[in-house]
Formats: sequence, structure tokens, C-alpha cells
Amino acid sequence: MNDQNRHSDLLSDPSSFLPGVSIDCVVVGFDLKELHILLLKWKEHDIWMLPGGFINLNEDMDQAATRILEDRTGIKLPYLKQFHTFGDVNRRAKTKLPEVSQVQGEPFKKMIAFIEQRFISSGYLSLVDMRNCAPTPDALSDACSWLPANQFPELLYDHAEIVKKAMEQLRSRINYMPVGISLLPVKFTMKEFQTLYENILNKSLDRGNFQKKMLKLGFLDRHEKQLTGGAHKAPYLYSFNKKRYNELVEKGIGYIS
Amino acid sequence: MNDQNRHSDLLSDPSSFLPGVSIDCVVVGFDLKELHILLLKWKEHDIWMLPGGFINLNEDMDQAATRILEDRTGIKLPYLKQFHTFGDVNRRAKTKLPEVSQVQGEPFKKMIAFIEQRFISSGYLSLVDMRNCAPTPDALSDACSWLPANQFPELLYDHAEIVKKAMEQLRSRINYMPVGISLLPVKFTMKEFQTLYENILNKSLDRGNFQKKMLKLGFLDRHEKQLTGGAHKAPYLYSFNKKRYNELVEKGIGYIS
DNA sequence: AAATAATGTGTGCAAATTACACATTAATTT
DNA sequence: AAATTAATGTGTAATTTGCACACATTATTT
Repeated sequence: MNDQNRHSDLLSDPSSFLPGVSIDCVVVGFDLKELHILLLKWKEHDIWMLPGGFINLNEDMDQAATRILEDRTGIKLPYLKQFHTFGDVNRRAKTKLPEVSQVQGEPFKKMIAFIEQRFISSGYLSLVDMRNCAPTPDALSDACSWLPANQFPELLYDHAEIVKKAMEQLRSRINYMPVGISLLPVKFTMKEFQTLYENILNKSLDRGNFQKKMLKLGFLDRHEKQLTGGAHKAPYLYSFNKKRYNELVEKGIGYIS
Repeated sequence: MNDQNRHSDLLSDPSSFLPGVSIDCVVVGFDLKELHILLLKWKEHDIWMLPGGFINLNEDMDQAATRILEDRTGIKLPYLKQFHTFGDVNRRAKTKLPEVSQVQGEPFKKMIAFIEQRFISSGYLSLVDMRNCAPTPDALSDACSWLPANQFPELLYDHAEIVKKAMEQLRSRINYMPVGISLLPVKFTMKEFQTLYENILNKSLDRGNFQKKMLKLGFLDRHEKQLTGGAHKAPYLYSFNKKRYNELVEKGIGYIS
């Protein structure tokens, strides 16, 4: 899908959507230093939110999540997994609502009536290499930006809670998710790999033990050293043996530290 | 709530429900021998299904799950936890549909129109001591019965898939769920406790190691021996120190075998 | 050429896992 | 009533894993 074909659900006829259900995507990225979350800024409002949308009547929920993410951010085909469905009556009252009721135009009115119903929302967790994708805002948004995962502005509705649950999921299921292959560039140093784990688990790990453990698991290929001008000894570069890595992730990679 | 106040969603006005969303409960029980699933049999049809229902507009999803389970089976206050939301377009086409369209009466017609829409369904996993609860069918069902978890009849829609996912969840999260206190009677033998774990994990465990591990964790109180007429040496009876057990389940009980 | 600061690897101890063997007990058998 | 038997309760030793730290290596800096 090219950029011209992207369109937000919010400009569609609401009668084509499954009522009562939305999808919100928590897209986690890594810049080799810290974790980030991909957020949209509501056009002409100072309101940040997760990229979300609705499910077409002829569309599987998992398909919808993939499409919504692309429609709203331009990001395609990352790792994407449902992690929880949020269904409290007052989940949309937990932070301020945007004042959309002033919007003009008949199609908009219809859509707003649809939106103002009660919704439950399924959260999808997505992992992508930040430096290898270019998020772009959709027609409804001013900005589509990576913000640090442990320091972001107040979010719409219960989106902060959704992010929190996603990060807990990531931490507790780290051994069953392809975190390395999804969040790192093709070639990376062992230190970068370790920093990723430290950010997800939110604790520091022993360098030597981490290295030995990962090498012993046998899913890393070592390349020639990087020559670029860092001070002192240059580290090896590694990449994933995708087949072996995915096999291990299926069964669960052993505990780290 | 007494039995008189129980009523099925299917006899209610559908306009009071969140459209497009249902809840299905996978209730797991244990009879000290093997795991069972609680199933309802559609009145006058040979169709078995999970106890399910709809969410009232003024009701949290978790509340709805608790209410639905009681309405449809009479079972109250078990451990209940959302584990996945099923959203494929064709999820209801995966097995035969009941022929409900012949039903007479105006309120029923309205309800049937509501039901025949597309639905997504949130699965809730519930654990209860089979011998300490008496499931009773609701007005729409002939039977509310415990059937063996690894050998049950063809189920409505995608309910077999929902059960499968629930059992996987139970297996992979066994250390984070109160399986013992939920599925065993107040007093039980170590062999019964071990049999429960073996059924959930679907593998045999070393008897000696299981016993030592569980005793070392310090959440079991030992009582006088049972005197009832089993052959040979009678085992000790144990019960849970609920406070200590729940603390450990929060953090995750260590791996078994 | 020496110092430095990073990466790469090895060692030793403690704890957990695992596979057994042995001890104890009470109903059954002779 | 003593021996047998079949169940539960407990101990031990070998192995693996987790963990903390020390040492080795290498390329840049001084």
C-alpha cells in the first residue's frame, strides 16, 4: 500500500465497522540506547494517543490491527500480537476527552456519534527497529513520533494503562518474543543486544554472563569487526540466524542474568 | 443471588448490550483424577457450548464475565481471568450453527437478529473445585455438565479453539495462577496435588522432587493422616496457608520437575 | 611504546535440578 | 502374629545453571 491509499478509519462510513470494538497498537521501538513508544498527536490539539482504529465487518481482528497500524503510521508488517482487551465502562473517562463535538460537516457528525458510544479496545503489541522505519502521521494527526517509553506525555483515555500493560507483557514474555530480531538492526554489537534486554527487564545484567549465554544458544553469527571510529577496541558485529532464533523463541529462550 | 434471579442474556432486550462483543468462560475443574471443562447443552439440540453471554452497557467486562458465569451455571466467585479475544470473521462458521431461526415469538426474533450479527468474543479462564460446586443449567440449556478436558464432543462455533487456547494459557502460566487452592478441596494428599500438576503440564513428574519442592516453599500445612480405608499406608493430608500461597503465586512459584 | 578503555573469555562457588535409593508405615497375606 | 507388600516420606550424589568476579585480548590514545 502506498501513501496515497492510506486513510484513517475516522473518515470512513461508521456503518462498515464492527460496533463497540476498537484496536490500539503499542508499537515499541529501540534506538540502541532506550525503548520508545510510537504516538500520534491529534491535529491542532495537544493530545497524544496510541495509533488505533476500528475493525471492518469483513476483516479478522488480527488483520485489522495490521491495517490500522499501517493506515495511521505508515509502518508495515512488524511483529504484532494481541495482549489484552480493555473493557471497563469508564475506560475513556480516565483522562480528558478531546472536544471533537464542535467539528463541522455531516459525515463527521455521523462518525462522532459512532465514536461516542461505549467501546472496548483490544491492545496489540508491536516490535520494530526504530532506525529502519519512517513513521508518518495520517490525515488526522500533526505528528507521529517516537517518545521515550518511560517518559511520555499524558495520553488520551486509558492509553497510559494500555502501554503499561504492554510493557509488563513484554517483560514477562521476553523469552517467547522475537525481541532481538525485531528491535535491532541487521548487524549489532553484543553491548547493544544487552542494552535492549536491560531496558526491557529494567535491571542491569552481568556482561560476561549475558555474552556467554547468548553465544551458547547458537543463534548468533559473528562478523568481522566494525571499523568505524569508536575509541579503543572495536567490538564484533553479530547478526541473527533467523531459523535457529525463531525455533528457540517458540520454545522460550532461557532466563537471563 | 439465588436461583430465581438467574436469567440468561438471551431472554433480555438486546439493546441493553454492548453490540459485537460476547464473553465465553472456560471453567476448568478437577476431580482428583483428571481435568474437566464445564459445558452447557443447548435445549432440545445435541449442541454443546461454553457458558457465554453479553456485556451490559453499564457493566465492566470483568464484572460481566462473573455475572454471566453465575447466570448460566450457578457458579459464583471462582478465579476468573481474561486470556484472549477471538476476532476472526468466520469464527462462528467453524462448526455447525444451531437452527434457531425457527423459534417463535417477537422478543425472540429481536434477540436472534442481535445474535446473528458478527461477534468477537473474549475468553475468560476460571478454576474451581469440581466437587465443591453444583453447576445447574439455565433456562436455555438441558444440561450443565463436567466433561473430560481432553475428550469432549464437538462444540459450537470456535469454542474448541477457545478451550485449547485456555489450556495452553493454564499450562504456560501455571506458576502465576492459584491452581492448587482453586482446583483442590480444602484437604488433599500430596499425590492428588501432583496429579493436578501432571494433568496441567501433561507430563509425569518425579514424586520425591515434587514433594520436597512444594514443602520447601512453605505454603502447605500438614494434618493428621487420613484413616479412610485405602490399602496400605495412608498419606498425610495437607491444606494451603492461603496468605503465603497467594504471595508466592503473585511472584510466580518456581518451575516444577 | 606504554597507557587506556573497551570487548572477549575463564574460573569458582552457591543454588537448583534431576535421577535415584533408602526409610517408614499400615493394610494384606500367610 | 510375623512376613509381605504397596503406598508415602526422606536423603544423597551427580549434574546443570546462576552468578560474581578476575583475567586476557585488542585497537585507539597519549
